[in-house]
Amino acid sequence: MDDFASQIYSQVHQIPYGKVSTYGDIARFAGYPGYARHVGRLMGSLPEGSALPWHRVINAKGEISLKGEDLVRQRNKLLEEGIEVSQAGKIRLARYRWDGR
DNA sequence: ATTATGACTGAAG
DNA sequence: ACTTCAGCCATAA
Repeated sequence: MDDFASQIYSQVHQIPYGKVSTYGDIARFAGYPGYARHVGRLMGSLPEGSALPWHRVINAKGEISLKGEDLVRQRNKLLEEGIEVSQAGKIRLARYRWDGR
């Protein structure tokens, strides 16, 4: 596994239960600013039963980037953690920040 | 080498 | 709040 992947995984793993973070923030705080798209690429190529909380990663607009059935799966995962998500996929009040912007 | 394509982003209108 | 658009960067064709 290359350095990039391990750094990203480690960062995603730090998102607390019941909270969410964004592709951009994760890339940034993992030491790879500008690699938001690659974070998404990694999440997409994750093994089936991965222990990584990939579902807690959303886009900067505060919504789920997946579509159709995939969106529904991620939405359900978040709902199970008590996070409010509209049917369209918008998350309310659960953003996690490493800094505090 | 060139083009197209993404689980992306931020600024602008 | 919504749409367009220019940056972004590895991968695949």
